[in-house]
Amino acid sequence: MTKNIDLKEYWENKPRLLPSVSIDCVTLGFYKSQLKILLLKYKNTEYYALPGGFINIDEDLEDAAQRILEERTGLRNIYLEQFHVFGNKNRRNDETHREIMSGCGIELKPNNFLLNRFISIGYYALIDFSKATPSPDELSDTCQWYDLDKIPTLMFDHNEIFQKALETLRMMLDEKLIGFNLLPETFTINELQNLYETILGEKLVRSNFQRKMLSLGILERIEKKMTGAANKAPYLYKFIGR
Amino acid sequence: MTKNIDLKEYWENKPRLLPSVSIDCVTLGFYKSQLKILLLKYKNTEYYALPGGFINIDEDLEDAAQRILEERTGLRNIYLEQFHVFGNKNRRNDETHREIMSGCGIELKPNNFLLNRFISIGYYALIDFSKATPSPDELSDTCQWYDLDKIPTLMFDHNEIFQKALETLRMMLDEKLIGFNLLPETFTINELQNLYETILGEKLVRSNFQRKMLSLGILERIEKKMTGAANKAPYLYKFIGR
DNA sequence: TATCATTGTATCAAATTGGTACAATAATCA
DNA sequence: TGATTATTGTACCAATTTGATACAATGATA
Repeated sequence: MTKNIDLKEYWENKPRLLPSVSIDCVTLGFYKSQLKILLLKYKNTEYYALPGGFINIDEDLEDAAQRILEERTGLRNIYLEQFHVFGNKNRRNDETHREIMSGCGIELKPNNFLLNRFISIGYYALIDFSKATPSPDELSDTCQWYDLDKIPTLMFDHNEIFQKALETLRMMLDEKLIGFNLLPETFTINELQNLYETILGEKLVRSNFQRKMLSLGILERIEKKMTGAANKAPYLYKFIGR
Repeated sequence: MTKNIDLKEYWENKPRLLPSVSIDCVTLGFYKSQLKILLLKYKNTEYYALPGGFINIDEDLEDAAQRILEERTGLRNIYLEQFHVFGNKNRRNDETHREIMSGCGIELKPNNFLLNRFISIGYYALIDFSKATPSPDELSDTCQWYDLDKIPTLMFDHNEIFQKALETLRMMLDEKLIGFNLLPETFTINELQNLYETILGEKLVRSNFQRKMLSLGILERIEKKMTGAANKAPYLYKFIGR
């Protein structure tokens, strides 16, 4: 599907998809003490969007979300969680769809699949930034990481979807041990604390955080990490599932 | 829509609905220190089900859920919360649909709307038992309250949907002050404690529960409730939103 | 008027959390 | 080589929250 003619045909005769339902993914990574989100930019437009897609008619919902994210990140078996369904009747906009497709040289016929009403199931994905290789889809120029405080205006209700994902993530963070999905296999307690502070948006007291995390019995101490800095070297830890 | 011929026509020429998407409601009430769930039983079958329905093509998702529950309970402005989407490809079963419709004297044609794949959005509803008037839909004989520990085998994945609702409710109970939706306007602390104990499935220490609830500053003390029992009368309280 | 069960509140110990302190240590630099 | 520096791991104590028991007050009953 590299030639435009193929793309055109693909979008005009979409394979068998589940009607009315789409998936949008709030895909988060953590790099240099910053939370990052993966966003697409559509070709020849100023529209930014969450990575998303549709469900094949013979595909489980969860599998569809995994597939969509694998296509954008190259990763399998991603930590994914549903968080909300967005179903306002006017959440999408035909004109925007036409512009996006037009940016790819495709004119949508009035009865096109895309011009129907869709609800969107929101998933948040927590991934190891260092392992992902973002790649755009057929309709987009770029698939890039953005700092959470520099998210552009997104199309449709995607900013709202992001906000809801972040709220849910904050709530879940002290409900389940999900933060580790955003870190590499080994990390220092300080890195873990940075992650928590970034997600929760507040400073935590270092000694208390350390005490809390170690008392959970979910961290395995590996070896010291010589940072090269003029101070005591921190230990590296590994998350043990339990 | 009282005559069978109307019903038949209705189901064969459904009004414009959003394809592929249904709503199922885990509707909870609280009566005599017991949590109750509202279930339907389809005519001339042994199939029990959660109350549910479809989304009109020009209807917001949230409105659809409210409408569906209003039809089953007579209540408006119900406390409703999405909790999960159930989207396994084989979660439904054509044969069961045929049996249910057949129980109402309707033979489904092969291309009937109902025989497509559906995902279902789960909502839980917390309602004031004393205010609801359960009424069955066109396909069901009964719409009744069942004790949570006496839930029959439900059709499709409805037992699983119920379980997930209960898990979510338990988690939410100490996240938000939602329990009050299950009580009448005024109640005693003891009634509130019974409710919490029932949802959480564990006993709580009376004095500590009382201290906790009163310290939240969300209860307004009204007057004493003379129970007629040979003991000190408890105060009635009212929930003040905040 | 004594009895009874339940309520509202007090009390105290145990556990958790918030915040500070300090010795240990890896690199740097005089 | 030894002092300097920033950060780490942990100890410590006060403040707060939670768990569990105790007890006086009270509304009905007999």
